[in-house]
Amino acid sequence: MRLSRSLLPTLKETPAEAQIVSHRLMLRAGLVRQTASGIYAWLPAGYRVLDNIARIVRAEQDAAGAQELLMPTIQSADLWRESGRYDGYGKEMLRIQDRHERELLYGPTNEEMITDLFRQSVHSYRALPQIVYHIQWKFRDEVRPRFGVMRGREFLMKDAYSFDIDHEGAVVSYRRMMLAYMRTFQRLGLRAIPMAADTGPIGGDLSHEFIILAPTGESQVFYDAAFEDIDYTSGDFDIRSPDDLARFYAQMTTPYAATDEKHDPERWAKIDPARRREGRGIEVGHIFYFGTKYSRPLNFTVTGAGGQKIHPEMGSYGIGVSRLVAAVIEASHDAAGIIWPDAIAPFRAAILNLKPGDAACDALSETLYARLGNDALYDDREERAGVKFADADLLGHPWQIIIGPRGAASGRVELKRRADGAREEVSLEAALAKILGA
RNA sequence: CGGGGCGUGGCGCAGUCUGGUUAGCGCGCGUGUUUUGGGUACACGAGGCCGCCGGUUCGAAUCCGGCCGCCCCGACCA
Repeated sequence: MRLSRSLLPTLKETPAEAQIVSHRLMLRAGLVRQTASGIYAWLPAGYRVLDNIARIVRAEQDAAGAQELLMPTIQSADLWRESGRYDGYGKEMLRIQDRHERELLYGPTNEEMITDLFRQSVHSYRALPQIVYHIQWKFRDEVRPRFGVMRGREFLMKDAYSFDIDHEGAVVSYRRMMLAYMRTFQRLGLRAIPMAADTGPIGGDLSHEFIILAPTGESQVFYDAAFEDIDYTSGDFDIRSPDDLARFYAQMTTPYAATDEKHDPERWAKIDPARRREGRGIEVGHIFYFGTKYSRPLNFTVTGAGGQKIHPEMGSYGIGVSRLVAAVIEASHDAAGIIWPDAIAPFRAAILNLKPGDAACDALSETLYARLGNDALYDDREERAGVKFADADLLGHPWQIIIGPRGAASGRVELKRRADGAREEVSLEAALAKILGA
């Protein structure tokens, strides 16, 4: 994108409503704008990040064998009456009426709907197991939205649903999703810790939440360094192998990990002090196994091998995609602005033309822009160098290619790495190699 | 939902208590000069039914009533 023609409204001052650092930076960097309490528009740069995160989430879901589909945001109240949750869910659910006064709702989650879809079409044990997912906007009418997209009312969520013939199968699905989650978070550049959790309104008896570490996180977390020693993306665990998943699951659930509410100082004290890790965390995912909680009331059965009717065992698995944008910023920023991990940055590099109008600067900048294309944000504005530096730092591009009249005359540019501030003067080709190779 | 607060050019704010010139300031925006590697400086300029509706008054951003929106603390939550 050419910055001079972009909807990328950076702010020098922080809007009064923003309290936490991710909210402030998202507004200042022109990523989002609030349109109503807890509801945000995603501007081009913010939407790129959202989309990059969704792409990684999608890739890992696909790799785990989950099928992507897309369910509607508006649901009929009837289905929720069948499961008994229509009244149970409370004021958090946004209820609406159409012109015929039929009762509808903006979905906060999709267990009922996916179960309905399965009961319409899946009738034999031979069609199971299956896992399906979608990445879709949800609405929960929070009493008090706050912290920007961290706790908005409308949010983008990846939710997956597993259907198995029996408990053993459901456990394998559960572990499979857990591994997919650890891989996803690692690819996003985050350290995530799975922690045993309460099941809340989704229900069920087995649940983990995924906490990512960020200095400004909402809760205190304690965990064993064992979690840091594992490379989840390595070939160490075959996500298709139940045995590998069992081994993986043991590694996830044996070492100590707890949020402050569940912290057990006695157990904690027994851990080798060198292996104790403590920090702040933000919940970015939650997985549940809940058996037949929905298949029974919605009367979803398949025929088993012996001709008997079986209520499939289900689980559901959520990742807060829009929340992750804020969570990553909480985990990765400094006084000047955001520091995007390479994998999700809105632009891989910013091209800072310090002197538009200077023939050498323009030529170098245009060449770089042509080579990097959509991966680059070309700052071609007639602005002071300082303004461009400040905006580039704020936006947090992993790389900045700084083109000034001094170096440009001899075909050299300065390459700056946002994460550590390292700079070097290199040729255009060397800069490209470094950026594209990273 | 309980408690508190705020709504004044795009953003951040002053003015409101103690009604009364043309409603200010900083940033941003436009033009010009300047500057030319870390939010430069100067000049000129554009931009506001002071959240909305009603009331009191000779006169309302300012007082009164109602409504709407937003934020903060608490309880609740991906």
